[in-house]
Amino acid sequence: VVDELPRPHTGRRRNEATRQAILDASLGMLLSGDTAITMDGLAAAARVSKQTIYRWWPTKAAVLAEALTAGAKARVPAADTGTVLGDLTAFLIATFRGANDPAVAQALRLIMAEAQSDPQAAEVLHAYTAERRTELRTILDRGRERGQLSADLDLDMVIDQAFGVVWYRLLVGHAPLTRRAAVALAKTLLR
Amino acid sequence: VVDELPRPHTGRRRNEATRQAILDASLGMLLSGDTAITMDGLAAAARVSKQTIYRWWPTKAAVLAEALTAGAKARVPAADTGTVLGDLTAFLIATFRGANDPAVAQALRLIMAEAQSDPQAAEVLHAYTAERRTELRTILDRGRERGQLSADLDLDMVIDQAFGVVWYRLLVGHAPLTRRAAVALAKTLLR
Amino acid sequence: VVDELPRPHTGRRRNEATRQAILDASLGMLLSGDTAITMDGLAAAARVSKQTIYRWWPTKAAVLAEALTAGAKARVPAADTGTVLGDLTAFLIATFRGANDPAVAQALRLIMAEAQSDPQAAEVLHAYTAERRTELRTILDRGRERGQLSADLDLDMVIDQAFGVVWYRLLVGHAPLTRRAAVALAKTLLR
Amino acid sequence: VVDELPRPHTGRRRNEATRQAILDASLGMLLSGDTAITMDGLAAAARVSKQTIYRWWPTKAAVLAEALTAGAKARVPAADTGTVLGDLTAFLIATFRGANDPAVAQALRLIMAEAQSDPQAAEVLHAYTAERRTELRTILDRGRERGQLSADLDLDMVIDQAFGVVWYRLLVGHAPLTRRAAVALAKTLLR
DNA sequence: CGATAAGCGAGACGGTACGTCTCGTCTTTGA
DNA sequence: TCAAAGACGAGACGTACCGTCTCGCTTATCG
Repeated sequence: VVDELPRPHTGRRRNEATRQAILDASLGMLLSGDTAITMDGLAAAARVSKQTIYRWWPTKAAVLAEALTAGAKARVPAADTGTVLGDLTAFLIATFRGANDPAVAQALRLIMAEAQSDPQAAEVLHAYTAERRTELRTILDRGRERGQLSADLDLDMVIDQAFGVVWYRLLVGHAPLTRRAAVALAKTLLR
Repeated sequence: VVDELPRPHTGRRRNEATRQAILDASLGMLLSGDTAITMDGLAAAARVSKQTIYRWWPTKAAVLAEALTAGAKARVPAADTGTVLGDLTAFLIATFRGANDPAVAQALRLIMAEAQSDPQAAEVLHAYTAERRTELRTILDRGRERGQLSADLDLDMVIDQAFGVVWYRLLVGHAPLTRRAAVALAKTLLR
Repeated sequence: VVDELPRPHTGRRRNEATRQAILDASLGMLLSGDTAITMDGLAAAARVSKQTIYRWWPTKAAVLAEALTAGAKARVPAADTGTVLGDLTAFLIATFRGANDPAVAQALRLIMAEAQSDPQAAEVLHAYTAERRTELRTILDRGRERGQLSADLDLDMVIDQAFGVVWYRLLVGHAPLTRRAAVALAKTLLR
Repeated sequence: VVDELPRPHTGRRRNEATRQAILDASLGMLLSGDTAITMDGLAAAARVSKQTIYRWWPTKAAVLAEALTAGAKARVPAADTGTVLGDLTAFLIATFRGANDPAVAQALRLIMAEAQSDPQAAEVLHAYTAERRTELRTILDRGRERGQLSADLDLDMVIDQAFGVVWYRLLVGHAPLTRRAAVALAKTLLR
């Protein structure tokens, strides 16, 4: 009996330009601050049929999430100033500045909102936050190695406090994410 | 000169029983864990016309928020244990426990999500968070009066850190809101 | 001690001014050509409460109908020119002219439309048309007495034809209700 | 030179079965004598979404009108009896019988009522009446060619009288549309 | 080279919820 | 007792998106 290997592929290939057009349009709408992003609107903006979107992504949130994370890469590079406080301060300043960009803020808010009801968006949010946590963790670990942090400090809690403040202010909007605030937060965290 | 006082009120008064029925039904649906709460469903459950809901609340989120906060009153009583650390720990334990209730968690997440796109939901969220902040502020102020807090401590930043952690964990879900975590957070904050 | 005369009436009397205000407002809205006349709007326009309207009329159509017929009285006086043809022609000219007034036309159309679904409006329409038919009948009867009409002429059918043309043109709007048309119709009817 | 003809059509075609289902359901509800035909009810009865109805018809009346006229085709075939009086009598008898069917009567009344406030319904009514008028006109023209009608007879006025009587009786309901009445009307018209 | 297998744009479709509108009734207070 | 003000239940309205489903065309790969 001969192995019935399925053909590796037949038919037309996926159009990469179309894929990009969809992601670009998504990011554009995300950044434009439109609160109501609809699939019809997205399809129209990308000059693509809805079916083409649904062929490759299962959910609206999935598209938006991919668009967001693809565009958000390496926005906050990890510096090395020699001291934890310096590194943390730099990290927070950069983070605050990023979150201060209206477009980014809008996008982050939207993805957070979607994640509350859409599991796939939640997954993307998870991946994003995990990556950011790892970055901050690296800074703190380096400080600990250098003996610049007291041994009993709960680093995970510090990380939660740092990002907690960012998200809390971003989502509630009761206080701005200024440079001064970043400096103060860093100081408070390592007090 | 005669004061032309307008009549204080005419016409049928708002039916308090109806108001309660709506809030009760809201809370019930919230607690039942239904992700999809519809206005038609809510109206039916409360045996009320949709218009009556919309007469008094601008948004679905507003109803749910009021239902939630009305039900959440006195869930976190401000204790007075004699020390700031004690008070703060008690406050955070109570807060974490509240947010751990699946129903409350669900509701808070929903309102936060809505607030990102609905200004009126945002207002409700604002009111809610402001009230919670004030409560925590009271505890910290008392500690400062007693000389239990260093003078240079930025109390607003401490508050942001506290609630930041709660919301961050609630929304992202990367870590649980355990009693142990509440104790650790309190300790870290007042270090 | 004062004479205890039995009260001739208890309670506040019906306010005739209010009644008039309602009818006036109704007529006003009717004539203004507003297609959408609402009870709330009518009450507001008459500076009256809705309940007051419903206290005296059972239906929206009933109010409008009364407003209309009250205002339409004696629009077409029956002339006596000596010949049936003369009388009929005068009657039709007057009728056509009345129906040509945009306000009256609008009101008649509205009441006819309402009467198709509202029994009370239908009743009013009946009363109105019956009265108009009687008027025309009087003219024709007079002609017959004078021997100006052939004996076999079906007067009811003639009346139906006369008003039929008026309503048909009014409602469908395919042809105008000109003076010339009135003359032609009279001539055709008595041919 | 290359003609850049646009594609004649793209996308899924209109589902004829759906169209029929809607018209059938409309006619069904019309014939059932329900006074209150709702779009929700119609959509449910046709097992169709409301949006699909609104995609193709602008108004409830438009749907009902099309349902009616589609079903009313060839209800009154133009006969040729040899004489105008014969043809006209046959035509009127058929017309009266049609308008006597409670379902048809109901539908006609509804459309006439709608047409008074809805321009699109008015358009439908226009088309319907124009077509009927043309049919009757054909009969009369044939009679004139045959020399069976006096030269000075205003045919348009005769047509208005004929349909005027039908509509007037249909809408006001003061007299029935009997066969006897049809015969009498024909005789009166051609006297 | 023709058959077969996708990819794709256009757009119709069933479904669900939305928030608004109007109706006719009910309730409260002041005159 | 009447009237103004206005809350209320009921239920239809027309709209907005969702995610799916044709339809006809356009590439690609394979036999």
